[in-house]
Amino acid sequence: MKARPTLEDVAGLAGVSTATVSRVLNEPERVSAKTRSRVEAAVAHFDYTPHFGGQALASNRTNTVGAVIPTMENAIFARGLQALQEALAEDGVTLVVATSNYDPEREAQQIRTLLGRGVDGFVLIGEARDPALYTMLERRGVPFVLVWSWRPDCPWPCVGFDNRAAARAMAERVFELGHRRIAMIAGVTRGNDRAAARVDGVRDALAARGLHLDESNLIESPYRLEAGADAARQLLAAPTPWQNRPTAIVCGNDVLAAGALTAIRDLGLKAPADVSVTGFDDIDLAIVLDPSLTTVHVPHRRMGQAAARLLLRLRAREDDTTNVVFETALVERGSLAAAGK
Amino acid sequence: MKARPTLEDVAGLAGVSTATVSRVLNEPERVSAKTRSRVEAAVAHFDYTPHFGGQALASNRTNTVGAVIPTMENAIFARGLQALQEALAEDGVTLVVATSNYDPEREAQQIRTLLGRGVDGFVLIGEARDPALYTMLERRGVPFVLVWSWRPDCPWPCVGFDNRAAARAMAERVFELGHRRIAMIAGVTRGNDRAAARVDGVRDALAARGLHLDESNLIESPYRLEAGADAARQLLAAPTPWQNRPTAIVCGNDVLAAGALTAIRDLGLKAPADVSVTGFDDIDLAIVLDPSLTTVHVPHRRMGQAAARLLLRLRAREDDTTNVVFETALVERGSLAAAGK
DNA sequence: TTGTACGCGTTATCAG
DNA sequence: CTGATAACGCGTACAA
Repeated sequence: MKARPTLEDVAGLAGVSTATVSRVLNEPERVSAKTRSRVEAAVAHFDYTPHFGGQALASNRTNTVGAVIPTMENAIFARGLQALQEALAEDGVTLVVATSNYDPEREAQQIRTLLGRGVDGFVLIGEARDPALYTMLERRGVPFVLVWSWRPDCPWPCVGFDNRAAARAMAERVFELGHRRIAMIAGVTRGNDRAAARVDGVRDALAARGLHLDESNLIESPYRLEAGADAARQLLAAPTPWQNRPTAIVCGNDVLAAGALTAIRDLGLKAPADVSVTGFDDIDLAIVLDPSLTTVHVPHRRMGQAAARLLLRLRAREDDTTNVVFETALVERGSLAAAGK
Repeated sequence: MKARPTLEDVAGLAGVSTATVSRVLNEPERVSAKTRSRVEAAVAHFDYTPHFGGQALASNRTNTVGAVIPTMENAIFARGLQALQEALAEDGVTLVVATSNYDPEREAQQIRTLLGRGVDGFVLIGEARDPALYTMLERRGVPFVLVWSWRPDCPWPCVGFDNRAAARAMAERVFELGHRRIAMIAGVTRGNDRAAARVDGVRDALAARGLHLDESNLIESPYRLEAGADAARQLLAAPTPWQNRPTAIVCGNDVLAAGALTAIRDLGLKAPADVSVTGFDDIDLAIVLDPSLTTVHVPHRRMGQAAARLLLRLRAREDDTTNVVFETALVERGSLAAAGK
């Protein structure tokens, strides 16, 4: 049972001091080419890798950033994380992921856990959380970036898009196609500013046209297929449009929309002939549905990359750290059509 | 700018030694109730959390396990990881995730990186990798668990299911329904024993019935929708079954199957009337497709949990560390039907 | 360019 | 039950 090699072992073999080995590893240019190659050979011989704890203790850095996301089971976060992780890895930074299951208290708990683990940077989803958390992060001097959410005056470093404006644009398009009985299946808005902003956006659009999203036409559901299906069944309980059945259902994300489409099919109705459906996010799912889903395209991967870049700059204490806002695009596919008469 | 509080700060306030504070944190029962509560008050006062690097250095443990998966964008891994992470968290163990993008060399690289970061446990996907990696892990004494893969004589700790048998069962069912021209869209088999085992399973079933999966009827594709669609188009180039067009396409996973179904729709064909399709994994996608997908159900979450339990036992050097094999189930939905004449 | 030597925050051993 | 104190492996002033 061989013990793990240390700097000292390497130094011994190379016939130099541990300081020199450390330099070869961290600032190679400050070591003469000759000794450097000798040290490198010794490193290779032992298959040496620095001890994480020792490094962290001496330098007080871990080169680790933490991301706390609602759940990995939502494809948008999986995508974003993948991109984030790849971009961070290029700079030698490791990503640690924790999940909150859309629960603010659990999120706070996870942040504390990761802080304890010595992460020196955070990626957090959205903006809605206890202000005390922000002050705590700032006091500790741990940089962070908020992702997936953006609004004009966000006081924190953020990389995202305008959920509200995008949802509004979608609802306007639905109206434009002649729909007047419009319902919404939203995500759960508590502790989720993106879900809330999407509801607000739809409200904006309708209010500007004298319509109102009353209680019976707005259902909040967890982001799961069956929940979307249940909500759709409830909204479609009335047998016909002139008995108050909506002609269009705007959904808070693609998963809910997929669930709604499944329910519509099971009810013996046809989308979009009987009822139109729209989604949000444009995950892969959207194009394999039948009808394919009209939705809002969000550049998840690019957001992940941009978040990585911004966080790396913050960690380096650079000045050029402006927020990044992405455009979204309404992609029209088969699930939204003009309102039948 | 307040510096982070240390054991010494806490000890000072509580009027005890740092050793006692450490004990209160790690083995509370060995400290008298009186001093313990005093120490706890001091801890709370400073909002103290132990320094990770110091802990890692002194104890040579990080309470961190690493998982190297192909990609987070495949829903099966997202699910499994979610469950894994939750189960590990219950024991105070943090999960670090890295991705290999189905590239064996990249996987080896990631394992080394995580080793450098001091993870004291690994979760790896499947069994196919350079033997040198296994010996290295054993030399270092780092426990690991292989997931998603299982075969009778696997020499390593593993938690999975028999991919080959499950694929064989699916192909047998397809045959039983009268299909004779059977094609397969497989995942890329290089460095992926699960994908390879599924091909073998289908071959087993056909060979036992005098059929053969020749080159023109087997296409390997990356696990992406478009790749599945492309492959399906290629397989369906012949206009009719009696001109060699397959009547059934067995797919290596649900994503490929979804792509195939989309292509079939775009070609103006009907599934399952013109051509049947089967998947593998039973991700959410399967039930929202139209027709819904006949596939192999795999208990991804339970595998993640079981992997966590096994790894925790290995870390604790417990004896009861037998491999775990899960049953899969063929779930019949709409995409597979009897062969038309 | 290289070496010496100290300190980082914690755990663990051993003595009291 | 508690306190000194010696590691743990590395980074980095400072000196040579």
